Amino acid sequence: MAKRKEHSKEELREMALCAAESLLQSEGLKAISARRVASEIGYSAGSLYTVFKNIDDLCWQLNARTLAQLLARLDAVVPASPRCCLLDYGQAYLAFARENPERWSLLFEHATANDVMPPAWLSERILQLFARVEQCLQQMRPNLTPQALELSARTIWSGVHGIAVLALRQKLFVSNERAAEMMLQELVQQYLNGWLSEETEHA
Amino acid sequence: MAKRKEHSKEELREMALCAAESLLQSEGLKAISARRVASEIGYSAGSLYTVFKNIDDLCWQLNARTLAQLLARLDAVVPASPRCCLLDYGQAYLAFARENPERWSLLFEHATANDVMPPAWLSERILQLFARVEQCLQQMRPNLTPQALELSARTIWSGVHGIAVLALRQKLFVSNERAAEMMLQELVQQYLNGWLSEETEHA
DNA sequence: TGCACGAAATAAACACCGTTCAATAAGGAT
DNA sequence: ATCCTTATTGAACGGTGTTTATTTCGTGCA
Repeated sequence: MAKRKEHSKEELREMALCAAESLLQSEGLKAISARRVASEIGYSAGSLYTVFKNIDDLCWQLNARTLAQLLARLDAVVPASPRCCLLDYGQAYLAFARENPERWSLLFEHATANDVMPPAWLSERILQLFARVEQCLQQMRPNLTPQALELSARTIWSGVHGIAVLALRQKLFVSNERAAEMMLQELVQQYLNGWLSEETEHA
Repeated sequence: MAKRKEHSKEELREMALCAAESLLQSEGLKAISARRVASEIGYSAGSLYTVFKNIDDLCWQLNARTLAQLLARLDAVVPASPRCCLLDYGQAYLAFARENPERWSLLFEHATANDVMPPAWLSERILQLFARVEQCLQQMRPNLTPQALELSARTIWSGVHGIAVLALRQKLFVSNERAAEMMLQELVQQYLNGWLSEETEHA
């Protein structure tokens, strides 16, 4: 066998990632296996190892794309008042999670156990996201210390993330279909109200 | 072979769960395999299938124990003011997650994909937890509708959960070692401040 | 043109995995 | 002592990730 294909390594990588992404969306994480992904693009399993360190590596590269899309979605939020902006970020985050449940789950639940890719680029992009949130918050309370802004941004974003997690896993057990969206609204509004009144108190 | 052991089915189940729990804590999820767990208790893999429907079932039974411990921990919170109570619930939740990272992860990230155990008992216990939170909130705003309390309880608890998730996965990227605890404090206090001021506004 | 070189791809192997099931051995009953 | 029941097993099946010797091809050189 072994007919030499006309694909460069970069093309191969691209094809494999697309195939894996499609398998992930249609059949879930367990459908991503070396043999399956390879056969989907007309290669044998071994070939993947010329392009990926291992299957975990493939998953992380897939996650990189997912995260890029997610961030692009947040970028599409039109800048309005800081409060609206935060709300829209949250809604965009939740919407993305709902529309891409498998990819979103893989991105946030894929075993951080070992050694592979995550640290470098993932950290950087998450920090980008936090930076956006901090920017909104700073517009609302320009006199706050960077440390305090840092903390508040992460707090509010953790809340958003938590809502997305539980909504996706259907662990909210609440009647309303769009409960998560309402909770998001509730969380951001109440938190910000408390957070803003804190300033007027001290003044 | 097949020397008949002196263990009842219930004992076997107990031994297997203990072995699996210990493997999970010491070597992570991937160490839980039928052959491994069985060998740990001096049985062969097939025997486990007289007691568990499959490995997923074993994991869910393991999760049932983890959740029971977690709830017991929350029960140990001494009843103080509603506000303190909520804070302490959050801190207990976070502490448990930190102390039992593998078991906590399995509990909340184990594939909800298929058909097995989760719905019945898991739902019930999560509702118990939400009920506690609702109780605290109701003490603070006795005139609120049940629907509103339901929503607020889930909102605040999602926030707590989100903080625990990101802290455990080290996705907060913040200098302070005890940032998560500070964020928890921040979240609950600011949310409650906003939530309470809402009432006085309307009054 | 023919040929050798090097790279690309594979098939096969290894050691695992979950799950099923026929075969077996041990204890109790007769 | 024989039978019967039942707990237990080993082996099998098809799957997994990963490595590597082998094969096959495209290309450059004589």
